[in-house]
Amino acid sequence: MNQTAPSPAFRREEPDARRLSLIEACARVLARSGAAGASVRAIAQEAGASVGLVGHYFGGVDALVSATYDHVDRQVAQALDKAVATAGDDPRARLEAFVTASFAPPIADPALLATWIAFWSLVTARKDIARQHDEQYAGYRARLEGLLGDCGVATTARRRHAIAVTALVDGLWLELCLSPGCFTAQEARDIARDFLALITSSDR
Amino acid sequence: MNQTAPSPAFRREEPDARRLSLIEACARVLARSGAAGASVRAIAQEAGASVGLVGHYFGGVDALVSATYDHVDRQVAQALDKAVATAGDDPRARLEAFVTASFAPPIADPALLATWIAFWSLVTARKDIARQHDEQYAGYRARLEGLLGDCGVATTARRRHAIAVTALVDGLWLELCLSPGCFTAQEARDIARDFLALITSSDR
DNA sequence: TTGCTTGTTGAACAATCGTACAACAACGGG
DNA sequence: CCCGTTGTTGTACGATTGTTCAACAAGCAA
Repeated sequence: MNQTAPSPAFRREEPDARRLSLIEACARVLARSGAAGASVRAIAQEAGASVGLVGHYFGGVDALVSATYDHVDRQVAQALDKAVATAGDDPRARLEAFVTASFAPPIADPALLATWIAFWSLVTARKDIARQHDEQYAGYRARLEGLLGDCGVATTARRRHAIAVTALVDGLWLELCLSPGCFTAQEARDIARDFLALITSSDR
Repeated sequence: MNQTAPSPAFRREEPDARRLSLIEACARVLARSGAAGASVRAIAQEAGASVGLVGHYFGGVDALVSATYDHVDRQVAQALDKAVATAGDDPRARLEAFVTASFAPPIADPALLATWIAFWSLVTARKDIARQHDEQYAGYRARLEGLLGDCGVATTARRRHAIAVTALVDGLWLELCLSPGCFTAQEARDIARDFLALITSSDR
């Protein structure tokens, strides 16, 4: 026969690996085309898989989007943790690292914001996404309150300052990614740092 | 005949009035169902009109969404102008009014945020929406820089502070609408006011 | 090799999408 | 009163959506 190696029509993947590749493909599509473009077919093609696999592993496209939210959030949390760990032991340096990490890769990425906005756009219509958002936001703020406490911010002021810092960082991150030409990441870092200086000096 | 009044099957509306009712219906649908749910049929039903009218007045659903963005943005600008005008002549009071108006109706409305997020979700995919966003954001910041200048903030610091205040307000507004149970509008106002106090006292 | 498990495929389905357009009718000018 | 203008309707169309599922085959065990 002149028949060469049969060259398998597809590969069997480890369930977790396949799940991950679908999630990552979903994140890429979400970033590129927004929530409206995140169709089963677009995601499957991006992942190099068939449409049926989404149903097989996640039951539906909604659950895949939800799982992607979870995954992306975990990635952000890891990036922030790493930034804090790299900062050393000084409480103030750790707080600054946590805050300014939002203005550097991989967090200050228009693609990540697009993914995030896609999630926000689902909060109104879907209870499970709203719950996920509440948990993620509460977790971020709790983490920040801890770092503020380590810097000597009074217990009574922590909650308020954590809300303020979170808002400032969110707002800067939002505009930095949405209109990248308006101000630089360095400016965002400086603004955030100055704000932290005001907070940690006046309330200890 | 026992036939009563013919009771017209529909009413002829003034072109502008019809356009407006479609825009307002689009905003309501955007707020309720997100960008994904803003279909021609959903909008037409919300407006009590037929699907054909959207094509007739706007040429397509994309142009209607764009027009809605414009309209909602203008409404917000009007609300902010009104708040400033009501505040009187004291520059500081005017600045505070401008900033804290974002945490009261009609701006601090989950429905308005949902509409806004729907627009953000289109920035990635559509150039015209991105341009609209840049213009709107630049306008807001220019207005804020003017009010800061009236309060004696140095020229060199205006740009930076305007960026910071905009980010803080955006972030507070975002979370206030997205997770209404987390903190109150009063807390948001207090945080913003304190920040303005820090800015206007240290840099004059 | 043979057989079994199960990850994978892609066609089929009904529902919904945006757009186009021919037919209808409300309203004002004659 | 009638007639033309034009705002309005709703169906029809092809494209695309999410989901289902019978058939297929990759890889492992025996």
